[in-house]
Amino acid sequence: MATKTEFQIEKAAPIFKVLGDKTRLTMMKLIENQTCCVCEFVEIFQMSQPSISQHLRKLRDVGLIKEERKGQWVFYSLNHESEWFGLMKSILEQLPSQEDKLIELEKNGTRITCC
Amino acid sequence: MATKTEFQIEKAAPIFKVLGDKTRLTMMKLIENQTCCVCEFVEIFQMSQPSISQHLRKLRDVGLIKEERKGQWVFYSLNHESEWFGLMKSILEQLPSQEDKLIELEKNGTRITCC
DNA sequence: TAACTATATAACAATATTCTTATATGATCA
DNA sequence: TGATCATATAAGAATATTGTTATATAGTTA
Repeated sequence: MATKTEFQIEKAAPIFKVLGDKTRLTMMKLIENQTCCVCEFVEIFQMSQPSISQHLRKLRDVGLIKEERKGQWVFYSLNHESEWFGLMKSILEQLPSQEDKLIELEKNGTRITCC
Repeated sequence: MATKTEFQIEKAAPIFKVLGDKTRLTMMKLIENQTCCVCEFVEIFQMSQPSISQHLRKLRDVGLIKEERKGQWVFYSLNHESEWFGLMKSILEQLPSQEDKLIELEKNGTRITCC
């Protein structure tokens, strides 16, 4: 029994670790209720495309998000099947909306390229 | 307003970062409903005393825990005044109890030294 | 006061993380 | 098919984190 509980804490810690980065936490909040593609993240965070890909990979590696390819684009969204989904939602609820970042993209016309 | 929300995510990420470590996350669960002193953590985690102190410092630096000196001993507990306390409780609720680790200490008689 | 116990801090080596540049993969379009 | 666009991966430099040993601080006790 002791082994079981240890195992669970050992599984939880890496989840918090990936969330412990401003960029990745903002990504999670952005896709809380919608889907975003890689190019949007690149625009929003003003970071290089490889850097964005690597952040997304870390979120995906722990199962927090899932990807879906649509033509040339890859769209990311919360993984509702993750065992951490419930906890994740309760955390995201307590963070401020990041919608303004998407709205700004629309103003710039940058979001239209792929969506 | 955009600035404000960014600021809040920027404040939340370091919280998850300190929680993103197995030792520190277990520490938080251990003191969820009680107080522990440094020497107990040293026993429980079988780590060096400086290493334990450094982990506790990180938790304290972000305000998640508070310390209270009682004679030679320093006792750590959750900081109920932290703005993250509510979120923290809801996270800890979803993690398995680590009481067994304290019970084991009592069996070994190791807990009696300071408590 | 001196010796002892508990804890904190400093310095450093080992390791991990993050970003960058270069390149590979995969889809679309002319 | 070749060119182009979107994304992923690889490799390496810069930086951050973690644990260790040595030492400092603070309280207790003889």
